[in-house]
Amino acid sequence: MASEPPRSALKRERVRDYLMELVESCAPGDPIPSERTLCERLGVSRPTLRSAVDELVTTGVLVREHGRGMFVARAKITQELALDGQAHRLPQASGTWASRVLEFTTVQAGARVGRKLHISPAAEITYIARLRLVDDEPMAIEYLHVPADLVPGLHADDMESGDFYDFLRARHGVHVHEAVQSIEPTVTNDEEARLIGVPVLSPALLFERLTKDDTGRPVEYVHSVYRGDRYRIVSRLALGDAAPATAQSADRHHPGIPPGDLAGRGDVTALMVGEVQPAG
Amino acid sequence: MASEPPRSALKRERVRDYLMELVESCAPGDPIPSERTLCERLGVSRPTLRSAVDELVTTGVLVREHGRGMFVARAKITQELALDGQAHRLPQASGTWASRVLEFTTVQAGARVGRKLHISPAAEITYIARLRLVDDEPMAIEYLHVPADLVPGLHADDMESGDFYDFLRARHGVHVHEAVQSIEPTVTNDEEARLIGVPVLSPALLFERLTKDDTGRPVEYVHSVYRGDRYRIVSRLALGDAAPATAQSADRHHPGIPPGDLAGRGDVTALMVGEVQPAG
DNA sequence: CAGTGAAGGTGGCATAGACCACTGGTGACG
DNA sequence: CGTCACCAGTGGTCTATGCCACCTTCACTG
Repeated sequence: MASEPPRSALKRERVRDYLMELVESCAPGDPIPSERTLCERLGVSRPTLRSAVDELVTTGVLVREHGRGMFVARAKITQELALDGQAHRLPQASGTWASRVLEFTTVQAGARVGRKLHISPAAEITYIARLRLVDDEPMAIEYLHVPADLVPGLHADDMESGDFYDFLRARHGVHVHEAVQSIEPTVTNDEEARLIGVPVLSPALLFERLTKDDTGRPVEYVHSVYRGDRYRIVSRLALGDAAPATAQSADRHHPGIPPGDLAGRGDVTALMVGEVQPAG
Repeated sequence: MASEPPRSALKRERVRDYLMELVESCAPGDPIPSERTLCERLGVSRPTLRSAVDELVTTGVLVREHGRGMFVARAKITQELALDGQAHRLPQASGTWASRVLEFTTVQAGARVGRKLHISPAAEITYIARLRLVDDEPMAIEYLHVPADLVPGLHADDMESGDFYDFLRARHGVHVHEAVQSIEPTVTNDEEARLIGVPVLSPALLFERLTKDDTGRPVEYVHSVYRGDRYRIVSRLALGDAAPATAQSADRHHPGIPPGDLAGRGDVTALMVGEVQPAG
């Protein structure tokens, strides 16, 4: 029989488009047919179908559940921003933030971290990996590196509650002053995905921050990964001749520095807030 | 015979780790063995090896070139930030920015865009898709939506050179005043990947911006996608009691608003710069 | 000597099939 | 009636294989 030429050169794309239409006719959370069923219906092999589904999973359209099936994602896909009409009302960082220490050791700085902190590669640092939670849901992983001699006697429990910067000042006499932070997009690797509860290769934000005290001495090098499906950065930009009204000068926080670490501070200057999206 | 248990449960992970070690012993740009060679050497099938390579390609460690081979990525991998010791010296947005208009039409706003711009869904808007280039290399795609009655007679050529905001003021008497912008991580789809020249599902930054003029009227809704392997955001945060010296108050720009669109403005307030990484 | 075209190697796409791990229901058993 | 073992169905992983498109190389041709 006459084999009709495919609309798209790639079967994968044809399958993806079919699934996108299918998803749009469903409600969030609805189940969709099984992989094997879809293979038969679309006349493609399972690897081909799975590769199409992979794409929709990493873009946040579908979710898979082992042994149960595939479902339309609850939260809207990333492209469909929820920056609704009321753009004036900047959403604040919401939810209650908590921490869970995953690892707490003292190790040698090594070449890379030593260079960052301006200390010898052989100098000892306190290395802390902690999970940051919002309303008990994993939001980010934070890897802290602090010169060990700055924080003698620091205990893992100290990192689970309260403001680390306040703690530094009150207990160790270290006054944090400024930080340089970089933000870039990334995708989760296996470990990150497992820890923050998203599929591998999901979009995420990678923060890197070097914090200095009032004497210009580096006191903290942080490297953190924020899940991309629940976190985004919102900023208000002043473009015109007069500065816009800054309604919420307090209760604002820097992306990558959860509220608990800046409690009571009102003197941050960058007009940025990190926003947590509802779990849906 | 006694089959040795794999160090990792997944062959894919074993292959990935092997490749990571291989990469670290190479210089950027070096070729690595072909897929079929590696399959034989590691005793895995080609799909398995390819899936491991896929992961390293999305994370920016390897690059594939059809018909030529696989190579160690030139730019350092995303995790290895180049925020070298000299953290005080904030790198500026570099390179010469240019634009190429991909699409220029007048269409009805539609429900979503109409809501953003506070106009009727049936109202006409000028829709512009343009490629933003740095030193003639694609850096981002920008999708602009402007109410058509604000910019009568606007021509595609007007969008290829100069500052759009200056143009709005000089030619149409529209004074942009402030904007609310959101930033979130995403991955490229097929079209975006093709346009900015990266593999599908590569990390990218998604910007969404709603700009208003001095009367509070929305004048521009922009949605743009920046490649993640060449672009990142660097910000200086003031944490202490005294504000840090702001050395470079001029020549600084907002991420997502290339320098050409803010030429001559010195009154931006957020302490942020977007940094373009060298092509390598 | 310059141009050309075939060959071989490379990655890109797709197939068919097998086995494993996990889930949820169902039916047998106490 | 409650409990538990089992089983069918699901996604997760891996194999072996084929064909195609692309690039480089090099011998051949003009």
